[in-house]
Amino acid sequence: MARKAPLSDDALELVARRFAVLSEPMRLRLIQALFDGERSVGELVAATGGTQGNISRHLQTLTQAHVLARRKEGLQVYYSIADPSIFRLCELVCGSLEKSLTRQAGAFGA
Amino acid sequence: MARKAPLSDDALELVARRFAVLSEPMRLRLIQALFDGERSVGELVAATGGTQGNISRHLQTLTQAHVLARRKEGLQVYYSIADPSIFRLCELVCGSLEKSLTRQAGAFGA
DNA sequence: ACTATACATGCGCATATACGCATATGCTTG
DNA sequence: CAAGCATATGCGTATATGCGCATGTATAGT
Repeated sequence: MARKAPLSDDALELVARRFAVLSEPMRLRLIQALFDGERSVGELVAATGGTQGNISRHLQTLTQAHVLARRKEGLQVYYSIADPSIFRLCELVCGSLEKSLTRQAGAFGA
Repeated sequence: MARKAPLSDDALELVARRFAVLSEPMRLRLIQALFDGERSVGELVAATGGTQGNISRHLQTLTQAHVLARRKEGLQVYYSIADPSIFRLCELVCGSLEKSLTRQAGAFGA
């Protein structure tokens, strides 16, 4: 098939939803907190400073989007990053933003 | 500096906004239409099937986010992709989604 | 100067969603 | 079975934003 075939409406919707899931600071914070391994909800609440209910909801959103995986163990529920592409995504965006900000800063210095 | 230093609140906000800009199907459609070179607003309106006002607004959003660049030539305004990381971003998300969907489909077949 | 063309923008509405609060559910222990 | 802890969820509210519609602004041609 053609490498550059335009995406269908449904595909575009899916891609957009994917990006939307990553468009909340609190969810990015959660992802960041999971960068070096799985954590329980309680740990994530402590790490992010959010309320328990809100954190739980965000974790649900991320899990439904297959970004996170859920593992239940006794009373606790452990979440972890399920989609490794997340790492690259964050790297890319961070790199792009750094470049953008550096250039903005340079506009004053030069 | 540490490779894994957690991002500041401001940085997280910026990253989130970046993803948010990419979380609308119509904007993705515009980006897709610009994949092989710059186009005028009129061409983009025709290519996407959106209304002129709406398209213009989305183009503004994308330009303010430094995703697109704007070039005025006479009556027309030409937009083009300014941030090359967009290509990688879309590739990554599409690849991840394909994998996800394939696995879902496989869950029925197997 | 007037008109036409291409693009941008102000306004209002409808919808989506993040958050706080309270409460429900599930599991473990005594 | 009762009680307690960890997590999930229903509900209301405030805010954000995509869209349609109409209108404003800039540039080119006569």
